[in-house]
Amino acid sequence: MNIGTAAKKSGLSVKTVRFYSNIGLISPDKSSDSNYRIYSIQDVEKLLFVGKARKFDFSIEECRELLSLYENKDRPSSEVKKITLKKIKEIEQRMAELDSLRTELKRVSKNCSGDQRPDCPIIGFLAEKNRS
Amino acid sequence: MNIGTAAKKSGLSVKTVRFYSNIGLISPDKSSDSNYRIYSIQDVEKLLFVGKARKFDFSIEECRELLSLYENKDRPSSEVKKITLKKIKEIEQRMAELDSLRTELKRVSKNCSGDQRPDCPIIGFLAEKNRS
DNA sequence: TATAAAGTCTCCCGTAAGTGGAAGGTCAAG
DNA sequence: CTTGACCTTCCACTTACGGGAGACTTTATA
Repeated sequence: MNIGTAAKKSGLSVKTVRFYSNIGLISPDKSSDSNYRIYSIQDVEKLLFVGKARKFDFSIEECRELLSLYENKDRPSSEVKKITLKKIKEIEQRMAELDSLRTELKRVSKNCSGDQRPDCPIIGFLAEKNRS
Repeated sequence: MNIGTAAKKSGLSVKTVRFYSNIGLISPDKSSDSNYRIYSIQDVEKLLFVGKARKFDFSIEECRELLSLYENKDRPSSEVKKITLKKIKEIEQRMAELDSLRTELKRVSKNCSGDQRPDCPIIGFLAEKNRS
């Protein structure tokens, strides 16, 4: 099948699928006469795999690694688990960061009247010189 | 003062301060003979302001807006509050996303033995075709 | 005073993961 | 035979800088 069909089946955009081909993540055969990319069912399955991994915040390089594990039937499950646990840790760290930002922003916005008066503690907070 | 001093006082890198100058976010005067940037105390205060806002996840464009409100002594506090509440909402949305990712990743990794055996439910999960 | 070192300048390339568009080749239908 | 859909490569753009080259200015040292 051509790239448009593969894109549709995998739920990715043509641009994205072509991008994955260009970076050697999922490289289909090429028709020698028309230079069109030709995708197999297996390629579409890999596209679906990567599409899902991307949704779960794995980077392209992580996807590359997961994909090679996916293709290697003898992979030890410990490899996959390691990558996943690392990702969970990253997510939790980012969540903690965001949580402290949110707390601080809520704190300063609570004291802001939000009306026509120019007095604004949020601006004051941002303008504060912190002694850290 | 020169850019190096301003950078040190604001806690930003020279590269960053020069970048802010180039995009017109904080534009100091230039010495006509040497073409060096000359920063005032007020410029440094703006750099500190933006540095803090950036730490709180405001984008450059949001910083530009906040900075103009910071400079405008007659601004209504409602403007600032609006931007801040929007940012809080964004942060909360992102946190919710990350939370569902984390939950799902934890769920699938719990069932993975993580040993030398090739059987891995995480791979299986990523390879699943979801009917959405 | 001569020179070396530090600081600054502009310009270009790279990042992650694509998106958008231009210019041109290919294919099926009417 | 031509239109239109699809495909190709290539280039530019996005965010918010960081790295480095090569040239210039200023400062410190011998």
